[in-house]
Amino acid sequence: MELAKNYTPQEVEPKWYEHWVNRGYFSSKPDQRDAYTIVIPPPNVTGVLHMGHALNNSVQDVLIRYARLKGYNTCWVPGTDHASIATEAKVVAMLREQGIDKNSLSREEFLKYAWEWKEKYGGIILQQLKKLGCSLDWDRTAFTMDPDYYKAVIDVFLDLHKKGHIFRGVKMINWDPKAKTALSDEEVIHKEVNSKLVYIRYFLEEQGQPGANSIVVATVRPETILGDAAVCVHPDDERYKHLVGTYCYVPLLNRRIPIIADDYIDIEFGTGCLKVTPAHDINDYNLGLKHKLPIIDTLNEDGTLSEAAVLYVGQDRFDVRKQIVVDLQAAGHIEKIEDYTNQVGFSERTDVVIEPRLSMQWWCRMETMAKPALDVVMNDEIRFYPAKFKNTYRHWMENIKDWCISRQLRWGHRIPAWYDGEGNVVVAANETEAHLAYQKEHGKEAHLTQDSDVLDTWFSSWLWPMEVFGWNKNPDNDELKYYYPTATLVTAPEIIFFWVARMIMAGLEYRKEIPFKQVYFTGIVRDKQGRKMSKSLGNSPDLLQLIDQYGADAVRFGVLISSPAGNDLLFDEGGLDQGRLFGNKLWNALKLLHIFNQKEKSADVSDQASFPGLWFEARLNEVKGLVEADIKEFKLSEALKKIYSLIWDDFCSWYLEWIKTAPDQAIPSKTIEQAMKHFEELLKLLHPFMPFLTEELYAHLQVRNAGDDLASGAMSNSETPDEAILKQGDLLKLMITAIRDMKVKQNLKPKDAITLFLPEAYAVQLRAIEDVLARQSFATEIQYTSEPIQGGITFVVDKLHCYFTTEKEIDQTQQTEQLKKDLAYLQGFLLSLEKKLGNEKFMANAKPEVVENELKKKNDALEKIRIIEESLTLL
RNA sequence: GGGAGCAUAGCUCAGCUGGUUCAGAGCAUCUGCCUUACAAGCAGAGGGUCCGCGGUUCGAACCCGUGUGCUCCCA
Repeated sequence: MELAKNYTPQEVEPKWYEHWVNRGYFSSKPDQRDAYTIVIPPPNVTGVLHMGHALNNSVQDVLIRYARLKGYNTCWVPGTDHASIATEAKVVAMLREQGIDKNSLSREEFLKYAWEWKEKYGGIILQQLKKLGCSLDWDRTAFTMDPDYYKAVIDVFLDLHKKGHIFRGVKMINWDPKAKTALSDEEVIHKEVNSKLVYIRYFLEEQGQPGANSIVVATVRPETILGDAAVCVHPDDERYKHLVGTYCYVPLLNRRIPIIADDYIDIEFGTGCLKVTPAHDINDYNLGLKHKLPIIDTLNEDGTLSEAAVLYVGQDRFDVRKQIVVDLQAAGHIEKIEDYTNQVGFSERTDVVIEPRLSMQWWCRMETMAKPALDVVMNDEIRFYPAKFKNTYRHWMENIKDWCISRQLRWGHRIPAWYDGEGNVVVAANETEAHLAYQKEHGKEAHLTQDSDVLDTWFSSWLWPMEVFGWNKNPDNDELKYYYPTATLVTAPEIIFFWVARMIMAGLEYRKEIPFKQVYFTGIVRDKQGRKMSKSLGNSPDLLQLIDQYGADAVRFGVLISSPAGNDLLFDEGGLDQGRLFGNKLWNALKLLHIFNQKEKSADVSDQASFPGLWFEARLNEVKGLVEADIKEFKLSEALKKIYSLIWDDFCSWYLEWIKTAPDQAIPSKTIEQAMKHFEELLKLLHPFMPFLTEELYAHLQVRNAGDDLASGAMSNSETPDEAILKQGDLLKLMITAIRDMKVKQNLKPKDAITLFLPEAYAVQLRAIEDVLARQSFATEIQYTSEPIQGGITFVVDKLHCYFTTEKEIDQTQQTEQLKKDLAYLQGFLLSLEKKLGNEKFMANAKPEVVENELKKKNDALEKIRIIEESLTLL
């Protein structure tokens, strides 16, 4: 079989993915094996693959594929969430393009369009995950609005309502004027913005009308003065004490409002006077409640001013903010205007400025559910990686607020509540039951209309780990029992409250069981300048283009190699290049193995010839063990680095060179068999990280039976590596490098022939490696001696004093300087050791093994110094 | 304002229970090689006040305090 010069992922990858799926390697059925389950954090159905997904899903795929190789029955469940706000926005935009106004459609008509949109464009991201190589069980693809799932969400609402956790009430909410819906606190992003702090003069009342004197308040939202209900000062503020109980006038409107006192006021801020606008600020609202102030709601749902504002009715809040300053100025109400930076809330989905607004919404009480959910994390029943997120989690859980779960949208799970037109509400599974419940409660019939709002998307996705296994329909079903609790949840830290916390609550509430045993929080993907990758910045590269360019394996490599456990990841295309080159390196290693395999075979294997094989086997075992430990702790980049180095350095640079025989020379059949076997093991070890490439190479390595693929294969467990062999290998590497180094320093060519003199005392250990050593150092002869060699080039490896001689003349000065440098270092080192060992407190306090180690170091140093001094006398 | 975290080579980061396997890796840089798997490569090398200061200790990159700079979360 002729192999191409280079590896071409573009030709290889699609073929293998199809093959894996056709053979059903990724689909799971409960059986006798232990399960290893991951539910995907469902991406937004409108989503397209970005860097965050690439990282998150590469990590999950590594975990799943590794577990599969380890013999677990692995199940990775794919799916999407319905994303109320984002999807509705997409559908509204699509309708607008077709000239259709959302409000002209009935609910049913709108939903028909929405489903059409979802079927046509939704879930693109799932296809993209296939390109990335993700081994998801596609037969289980779930959607948060599937019929059964829908019913589960409604049933949970009914249940929590019955338990008294869900209630309806007027509270200050976060209003998104673009999406025209309430948002939960978690959906609001606070950003620092540059604003103007406007100092506005309110004239004080004198004889029943605005007088000459005034009081000044500072605000960044001057348009809200139209909703002012009072001016508030601190009771101890000497400047204003005398005004408390009097009145002033809202500028432009000339509405008479009281001046009140409350110790909530910060005397230092602004002028120490606060304008109180209960309808549009949470703190003002609380003040208003306390002081029984009227609520003047000056905003419409679209962010324009309402009738209640009297002025500027129908104009946008930001236009009014500018205009009112001009008008106030003209009327002589502006004292001054300052630049000011403050925190402003933005909608996570639409990125418009959030307005605090009083509104009747559905709420879910969290305290009772939060308590057990906090406990299972604090006592490590659920382990967080990195553990530092336990603090964040605890802080949120201990200060948890009621969850606003209603959204003024149509796309989603419609709230199962009915109204009679007189302000009465019944909660029921459907309209028939609503009528029955109403009849029972009120003793009469009434015309009932269902709440037109839907539930927060997270109110459905918090059931994900249970409901993807059909929990609601049959809580005792076999699949749920087998796969739940799931093994690992992989997600971004920003989702900790939205989702992680709530899934834990739902799991404990409904199954009395945690939903997953461990949570791994990946880092945030940033660009080269350290900026978070985001759609608005446009700094996220096009993943599919990168996959086309570099191959999915290289993309996975690039993302994983720079993703230390839980730390942020600075994305750089250089990493992808490294991955691509690594693929090519492996390809070439395969080519070399083929060349070896086509050589004439010899049957005999001498001790020397068998050393490389033994050594690499030991290295393989060593790294396998280390990789397993790393993966257990989610140190995936560490694991990958170790595999990379094992393949590139140990396998390619050392091992393959060590077993190489001259082109016209036969190769021992045992040697090549071993090498092929070792290569196969390497492919398995790397497979979770770079599945396509390894599968391709595995297929090329030898003829395989149908079904013998890495994606379904099993990896043998690592055995304890042979330490003695490893040490011998290290010594061999050090000697080869030392000789190469000396050749460079002596201006010799790498291939210049030498005669090597090795210490007779170590002859026994060196015999096994002398054959390789001779070939790698181009030594035509090796002699064992205990005598110093006059005129030779000397070098010390470990405690072995070695020489080589060559035809070429050697540079004595260089030799001398090198030796003197080494000597100086060792003497300094010795001095520090002697100082330490001479310190009585050290000898008294240090652990015996530490002292012993220091003594050993001292003896080694003395020995080396003796050798170097001896060499110097010969020069 | 409250909380969490980070600062180690030019860049990105490892560094576990304090002790020469402690000062490391990869990329970048420099030098020499087209050595028939790979120049997309091979061989070799240089490079650091472990952010500043103070403390604990026989001993600190590591523990404690403090200052500076940066990041994130919450209000």
